[in-house]
Amino acid sequence: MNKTLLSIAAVERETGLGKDTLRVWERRYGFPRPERDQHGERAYPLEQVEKLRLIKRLMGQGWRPGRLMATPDEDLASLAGPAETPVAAEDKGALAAGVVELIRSHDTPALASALRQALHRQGLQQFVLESVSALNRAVGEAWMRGEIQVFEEHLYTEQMQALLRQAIASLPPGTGRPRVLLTTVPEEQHVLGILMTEALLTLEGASCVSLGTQTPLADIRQAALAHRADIVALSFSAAFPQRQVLPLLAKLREMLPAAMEIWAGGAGVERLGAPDGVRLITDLAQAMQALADWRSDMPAD
Amino acid sequence: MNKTLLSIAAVERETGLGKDTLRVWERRYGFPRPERDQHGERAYPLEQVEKLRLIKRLMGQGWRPGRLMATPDEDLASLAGPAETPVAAEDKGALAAGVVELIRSHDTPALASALRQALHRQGLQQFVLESVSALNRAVGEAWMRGEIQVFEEHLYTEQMQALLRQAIASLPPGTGRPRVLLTTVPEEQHVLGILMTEALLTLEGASCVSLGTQTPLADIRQAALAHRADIVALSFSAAFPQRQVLPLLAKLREMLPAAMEIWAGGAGVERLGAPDGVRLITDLAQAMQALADWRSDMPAD
DNA sequence: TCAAGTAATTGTCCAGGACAAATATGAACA
DNA sequence: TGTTCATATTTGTCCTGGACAATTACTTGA
Repeated sequence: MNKTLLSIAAVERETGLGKDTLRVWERRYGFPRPERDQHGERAYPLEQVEKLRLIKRLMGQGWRPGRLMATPDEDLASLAGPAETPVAAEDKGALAAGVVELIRSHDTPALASALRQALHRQGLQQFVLESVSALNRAVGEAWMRGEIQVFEEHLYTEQMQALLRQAIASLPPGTGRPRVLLTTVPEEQHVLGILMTEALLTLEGASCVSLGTQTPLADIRQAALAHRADIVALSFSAAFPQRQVLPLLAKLREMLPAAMEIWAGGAGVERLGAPDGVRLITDLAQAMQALADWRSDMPAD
Repeated sequence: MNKTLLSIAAVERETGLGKDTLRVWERRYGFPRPERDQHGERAYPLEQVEKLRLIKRLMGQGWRPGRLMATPDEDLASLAGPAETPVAAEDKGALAAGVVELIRSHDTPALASALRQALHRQGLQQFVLESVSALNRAVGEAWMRGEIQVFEEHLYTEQMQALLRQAIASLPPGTGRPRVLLTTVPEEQHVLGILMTEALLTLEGASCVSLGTQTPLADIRQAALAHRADIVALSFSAAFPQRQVLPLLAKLREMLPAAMEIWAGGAGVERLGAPDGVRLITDLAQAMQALADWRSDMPAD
């Protein structure tokens, strides 16, 4: 049984860490330490790829690589955020805990109906505002603590996506103002933020057009102009490299007409200071507020 | 008015061409020829980025970079495949042409209802088997000819996705065998192939679990084992680098139990020879055949 | 016309250096 | 004790220029 070895390009695919970063880590910290194939090229064993994923995850929580590389393997996992306090868990209600349990059980139909029930019990608006964010966070944290696997997170995302899309499709399509263009930038593949926003804004009668994920900036511009959008709304997940967010927003800001608002939301913008001409939405209730503000600023046209 | 310049990372984002490739093209062909910013780093003007996009499109049609770089700008566009012959257009029916027109008009609601009407007229199975593939191809080709923009393609994909998901959600969930796990590998972000397959197989009573796009191979394995899948179905679009397909499938094949079938479908596998232990599905009718074959091979359990 | 061998093309890898931006640390001060 | 500012360290990404295997094109001979 010969073990599986991955090329540097494959590791970039599997972990999201760039080739340059992988090489410079090896040079500086001695990890990862890939073998070499018959051509002298790096060949990473699966264990090292797993550890890289864990490290990436911890970095998302604020740890710095130099520190993590110096930590013995067995201590790494314990650096993950403290397990949720019982009180917080209770606050969040049984829903999150139950959903995480269902995800771990791989019972897709049960997961789907639990989510659907929650939606029907609360109504779409309250569900999106209160439950979905909390669920996303709970799932993300469970993943960070190693309690659920990547594929289980995919499974959750897929179910939630199906549910939200179904809910949106069943709404009367918004036809009023503002006209909102929703998408994410390249590299940002998380779609739930867009769907949550689309649901809320459509409920309020705004007319939303979604481009899905990963639209190049130049195309965001073209789409915004073509649709005469009032607002371009972008979603950034916690997984998106924070350092890139502000430069990206600044670039987009200079590409769009000044009258067109830019809203940037999601866990990826939580700790940032707002750049000129961009509204940061760290929480969906703020999106509602931003909508109200827009409407009061533009009373009649 | 100072012109917009993009860093090499931004160009990678906007064009999908790797940094290494961009640098080696510059070295070998003298194009692109970026300026340098105050730190000596490459700074690409927008015109060059546009030309790079065009070149990438043409390469997808079989042209090789050395040839393209040697072609004067004004001749480049004419290298794009010949416009569709009137006869072929007629064969394909008015639907595709009409849809492309609607996309270009940016009339999202009209596009959505045209698609919905086609679905209702034909029924889900026929719609998926006959119309959706043809539409995808027509849209892809229109993009290659420069008739529609990237964002317009996003718009189409989003509408079609919403429609298919809605249709799937309205079906009784499949509960029988085979159990099928659907997803794509990392880098492959096109979801329509998965949704089309899911619709067809669910109609036939198979029980489908979708992980969405871009699941790392190690997680595909874990998910397949966790769900005791009979079949792992992967979708590859035409945009996926062909050279990577067979190695990926071989790697996955060795990771999964021999009894678990692997189906690989989509435009990205059309010209390939089937590797051992993997079934290539170059057309969705073959998926139906493959399903029938599976059922006749596994009569009772 | 086809097959087989040779030549050119092309993407991706490598090493190792450099540097700006982000972050941490410590000193001086209120 | 707490805050501000300057200095030090850390870190990601860029750079050059070389190499090579795999793919594709071309040539030659049957």
